[in-house]
Amino acid sequence: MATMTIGRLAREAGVGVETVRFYERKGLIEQPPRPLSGGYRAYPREALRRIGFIRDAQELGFSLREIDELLSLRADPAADSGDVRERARAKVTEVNRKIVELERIRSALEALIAACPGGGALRACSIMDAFEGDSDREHT
Amino acid sequence: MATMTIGRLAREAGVGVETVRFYERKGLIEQPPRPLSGGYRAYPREALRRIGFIRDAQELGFSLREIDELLSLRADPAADSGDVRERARAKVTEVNRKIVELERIRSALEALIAACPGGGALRACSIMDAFEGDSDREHT
DNA sequence: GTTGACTCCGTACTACGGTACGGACCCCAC
DNA sequence: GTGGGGTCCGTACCGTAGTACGGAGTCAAC
Repeated sequence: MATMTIGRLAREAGVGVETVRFYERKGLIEQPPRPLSGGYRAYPREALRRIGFIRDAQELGFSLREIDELLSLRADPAADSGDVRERARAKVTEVNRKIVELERIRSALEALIAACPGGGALRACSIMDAFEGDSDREHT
Repeated sequence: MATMTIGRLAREAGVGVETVRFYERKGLIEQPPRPLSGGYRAYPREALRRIGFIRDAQELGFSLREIDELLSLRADPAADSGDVRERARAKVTEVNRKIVELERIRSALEALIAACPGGGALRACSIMDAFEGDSDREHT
C-alpha cells in the first residue's frame, strides 16, 4: 500500500507530527484524502518529497510564503503559462543572487583559512576583512 | 570625520535604528566607543559593511546565532588557529551544500520554464516534478 | 471487547527577529 | 538659552514558524 499515516510521514521526513499539520493548515501540503466519517489521513509517498523540498528551501532562506509561491508555480494547460514563466524567471534571478552571495562568503572563508596557518600570523584576519563588500564602498 | 550616528548608519544600511540597537544587544556589532558621561554612539564606516554582511547572510538562511559564529571566526595570533580553521572549513562545507541545493532549485525552475512555452503543454509540470529529490532519506 | 498506541482538533505557548513606544537626555542652530 | 530633531534606555508588542497539550476518537491486536 502506497500510503502512510501522519506519524510515519513525520518520522521519515524528520519533522514533528504537529509540523505536518501546521504545513497543511498553511496550505503547503494538501490535506490527503481520508475515509469519510473521519478516519486518519493517508499520505502518498510524494508528500515526503514535498516536505523535503520545504525544509531544503527553508534552509536557503525562503519563507514559507515564498516556498508556497515556488510550489504553486505550475505549467499546466489551465494556467497562464506566460505568467508562470515570468514568475519562474524572477525566482531564478533570486536564486542566482543567493548563489553569488554564498560564493562570496565561501571565498571569504577560504581566504580566512588560507590566512590562518602561518604559525605567526602577520595580521588579524576576520571574515569581514576578506568579504568583498563592493556595496557602499567609501573609504574611511 | 570617519564616524556616523546611529540614525545615519541605519539609514545608509537600510535598516531601522532599533534594529542596530538590537544587533548590538545581541553582540553582532560592537557597541562603539562613546564619550564618557553618555553621549551618542559614534560608528565607524566599517559598521555599515558589517550590517550588510548580516543582512546578506540572513537572506541565505543563516540565523543571527550562526552569523555571530561566522563573524567571530578570526585568524589572529591570539586565537587557536587550528580551531578557527576547522570551524571555517565546516562553514565552507555548509555553504557548499546550500549552493548545491540552490542549483537544484534553479534547475527545477529552468525545467519548468522550458516546459511551459509549448502552446499545448503535454503534461502538468510543477517544480516538484522537476526537482531532483533523491528524497526518502533520513535527514540531518 | 478491551487495551494501548496512534490520530484528531482546537487552543495555548514558545523562540526568534525584529518594531514600536515613551519619557529623559543630548546637541547644534538660531 | 531655547527649540527641535536625534538619541538614550527599558519595556511592550508583533509576525513567523513551529511545539506542547488535552480530551476525544480510531484502529489493530490480543
